[in-house]
Amino acid sequence: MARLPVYLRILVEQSEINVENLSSEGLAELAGVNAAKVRKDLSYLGSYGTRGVGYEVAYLVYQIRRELGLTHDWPVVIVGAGNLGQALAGHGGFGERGFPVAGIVDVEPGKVGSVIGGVRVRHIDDLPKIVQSRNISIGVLTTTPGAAQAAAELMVRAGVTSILNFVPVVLSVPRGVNVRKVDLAVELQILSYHEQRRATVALHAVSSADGGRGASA
Amino acid sequence: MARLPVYLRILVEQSEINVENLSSEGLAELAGVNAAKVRKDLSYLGSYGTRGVGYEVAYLVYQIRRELGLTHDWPVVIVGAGNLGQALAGHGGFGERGFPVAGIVDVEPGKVGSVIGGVRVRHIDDLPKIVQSRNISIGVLTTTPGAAQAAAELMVRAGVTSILNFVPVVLSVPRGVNVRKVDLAVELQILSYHEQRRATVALHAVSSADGGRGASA
DNA sequence: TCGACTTTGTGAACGTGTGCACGAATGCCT
DNA sequence: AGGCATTCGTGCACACGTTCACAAAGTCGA
Repeated sequence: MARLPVYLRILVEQSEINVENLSSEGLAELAGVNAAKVRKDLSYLGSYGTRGVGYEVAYLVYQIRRELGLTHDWPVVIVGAGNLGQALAGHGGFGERGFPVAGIVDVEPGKVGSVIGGVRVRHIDDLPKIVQSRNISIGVLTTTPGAAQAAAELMVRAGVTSILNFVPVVLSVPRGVNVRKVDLAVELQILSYHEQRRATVALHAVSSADGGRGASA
Repeated sequence: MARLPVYLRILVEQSEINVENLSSEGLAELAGVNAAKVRKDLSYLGSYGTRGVGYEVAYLVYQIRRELGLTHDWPVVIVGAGNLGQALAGHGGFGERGFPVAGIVDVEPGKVGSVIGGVRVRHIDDLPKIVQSRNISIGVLTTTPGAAQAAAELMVRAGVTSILNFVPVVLSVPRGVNVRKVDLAVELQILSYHEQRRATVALHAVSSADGGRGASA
């Protein structure tokens, strides 16, 4: 379930302010979802809460971490040292959350060698070496659209089995390779859709504001 | 529908290589979805294809743009000039797709004044002025987690009605304000979940690899 | 003009996810 | 020890999105 990471973050935050027990309702409020949904989600991973009390935060954190495979770090490699790739590498939040940036690669020779967030940019030819030496299975794709498919294939051939794709392109990958897509333009377009609808609805409201005397079709 | 932006991008690409007509099946293949889904989605916006031929690409682009409210630009303001905010501002892809960065703001006086992607960073106190002068309704939130909720409230008070939130925090906003959340850590955790499951399944496969002589429960 | 072929648009079945409502279990207070 | 309040776990109904299958509608060639 895609909500487990959200629960996890909230539970860690709560545990940091010394909250020992939390009810499904409390967690639901903090996560902005339905309480029954929280219970279903948590029961799915077999985790036990205590009736009348709630869930023991520390234990639940452990269980969710275990379910998500966060008991150990997952080093990632960033492919594409453009604007976004550099920002992600320098972001630092990845390492804190268990996804240290083990390498950044690019085709552009001009970018190779510079250091971002403590990691040196290397040439994409070194990708197999990087992936294998640190046993990396997750790659972050931040190339240009034109280079994305080829880069993805290189990643897969190097041994990457999960790709976080920031490039607005539909990747074609072998069966068994996980791809998750983050498309910023799509998100903005969805927002603009809502804004546009809001404007349209407002317009209709105005045209209907005739004091109730008008006849409507 | 969240798929319309994807269709739109593909259709624009096809139109650029002079494809005039495209069947639902062709579009489905390019978008990586089911053909029937494409037809339902397109019929939803009342757009007409031609039976026996397919959809006229140019007309469909126009219709989807219209539905998504992309007939004009939507200037956006970026709140938080940290690593990610700077990258998004410098990315350039926003402006191309109809979302020019009209402003970047931050609380940090040290960041105010520098120019990123052709836009000068201004202090967050100027937010209302920026929003109102360019009639902005979409804001991008890239602050630290601690500052996010307060920043969101400032945005809403300044007149922003849609927020693209990159901060791993559940925002509480007034009814009527649209929020879309992009959480990179969550995406990575979902990938690690699949990786972890893959490892578990492989383990089971090994323990079951007894040449079929074993008894299974 | 007619018939064969292609493709859309949509009704209907299906699967999945959501939310309610309630029994069961636990803790706490007397 | 017993009753009461609280909260979990889950069966059930419902709503939504997905997919199939097919009739309607159009094109193209003879």
